[in-house]
Amino acid sequence: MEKITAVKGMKDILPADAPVWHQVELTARRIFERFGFCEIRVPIMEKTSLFQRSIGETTDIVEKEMYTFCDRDDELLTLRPEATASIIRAYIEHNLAGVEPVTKLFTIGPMFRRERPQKGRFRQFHQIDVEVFGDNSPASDAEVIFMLMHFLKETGLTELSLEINSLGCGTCRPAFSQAVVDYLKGSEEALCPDCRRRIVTNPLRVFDCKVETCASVIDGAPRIPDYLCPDCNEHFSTVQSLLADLQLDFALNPKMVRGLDYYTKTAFEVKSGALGAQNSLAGGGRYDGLVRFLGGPDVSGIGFGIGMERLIACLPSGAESAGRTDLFIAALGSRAQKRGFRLTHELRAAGIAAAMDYGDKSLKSQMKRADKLNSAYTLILGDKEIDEQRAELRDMSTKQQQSLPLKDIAQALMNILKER
RNA sequence: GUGGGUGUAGCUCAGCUGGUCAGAGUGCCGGGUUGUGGCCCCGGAGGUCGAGGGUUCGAACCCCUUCACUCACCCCA
Repeated sequence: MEKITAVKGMKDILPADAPVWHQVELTARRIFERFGFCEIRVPIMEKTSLFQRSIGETTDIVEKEMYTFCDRDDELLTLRPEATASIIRAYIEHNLAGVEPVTKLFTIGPMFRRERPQKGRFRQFHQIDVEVFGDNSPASDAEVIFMLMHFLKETGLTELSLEINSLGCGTCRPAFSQAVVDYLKGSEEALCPDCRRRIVTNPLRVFDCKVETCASVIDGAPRIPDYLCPDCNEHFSTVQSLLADLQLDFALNPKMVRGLDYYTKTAFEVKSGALGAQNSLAGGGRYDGLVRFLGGPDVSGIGFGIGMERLIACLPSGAESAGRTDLFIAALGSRAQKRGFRLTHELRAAGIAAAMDYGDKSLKSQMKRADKLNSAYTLILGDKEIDEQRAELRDMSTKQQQSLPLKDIAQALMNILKER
């Protein structure tokens, strides 16, 4: 029979890996809540038009990477390729703008993009996503960036580099875009085929082409900072000084562009070495016109996404120990099995991690099992002990054993285990 | 979608110029201890050598096809 495997680019998170994921999520919740963010959970599927409108019809994501299918009633649905659009949809749909002036949200979950998998890139991947609505102050930018960096450090990451840029707004970006297009058209011959195509599709993308000849062409290109309008300029310089006040190291990267159409003003990205070609751990920026564009109130927005697989790949490989077991009950004989089963569950119900083997195994084999489970104690309970109304409790690290009366043994064990 | 690399035991991998080449380590199970774990010793289970076809007296090894995984490009978290 043909073996059924997981879908390409979709990974199982096995029991051995789950603790790390759990830890990262826990850290995110703890820190984000401290900064005043609330969790929101949104569906992983939306109507296709939501993504078409928010991300941009001509972006790669919408053009060729979405998992889109026709529902039974002929409606087009899409597995979310990112979280921002869904959160904005929910924000508008439930009129969260009316609840409070500034809304600070985060969500954690899977995203889907149908790309060719490679290191740090999967078709189902997980993001920690943060959004702030209703605050257009540069302080909001600095707060969000600071929180991102603080969180990443808190998970145990080092060697992070933060890059920021301003992409301008609706009044100043078009002029810049046009200037870049004009410039590139002048030196089209020197560009790689990809970049020649980009002049039409996404001119700003030429800025981070890796081909050397393109890079030298782009060195002489117009630069965003020279084109920012007074408002954007002022906003960006305030963001920088606030970040400096917060003692945050960052690098200005005027070549940084972002793939999604909706970004305005501040854009930022966190990179890490030792990740392979896909070295961007997190990225985000401001999107001041988007909520309104999607039919909501005219509120500003800023947010970022963190790639969890990439983050975890960067984490120092601290061998997290397996789950702990407080007590292993080694039962010998059928009466002992029955008594042990009852005791195991009495203890579990009382909050103790108790384990036992249900097979008819030798004591040696059960001791091995207890050892494998990293059990603190083993309770040896044979039919012999049942006859004598007692049980042997062995401390697995000191090898010391004591005899306990079977009467009220659950309570006695709980007292002993609580002392640890 | 395009290009490179790799497919042998649950896992990590040996396997020479085609001729005992179906192997090691680890993990799993059992024994050495009539009822006591880790270390050590011994034994056992487990593989259509990714799949299909071809060359040959003979293929894990050579050729073709195909699939999967992986890395990179495009693009992004």
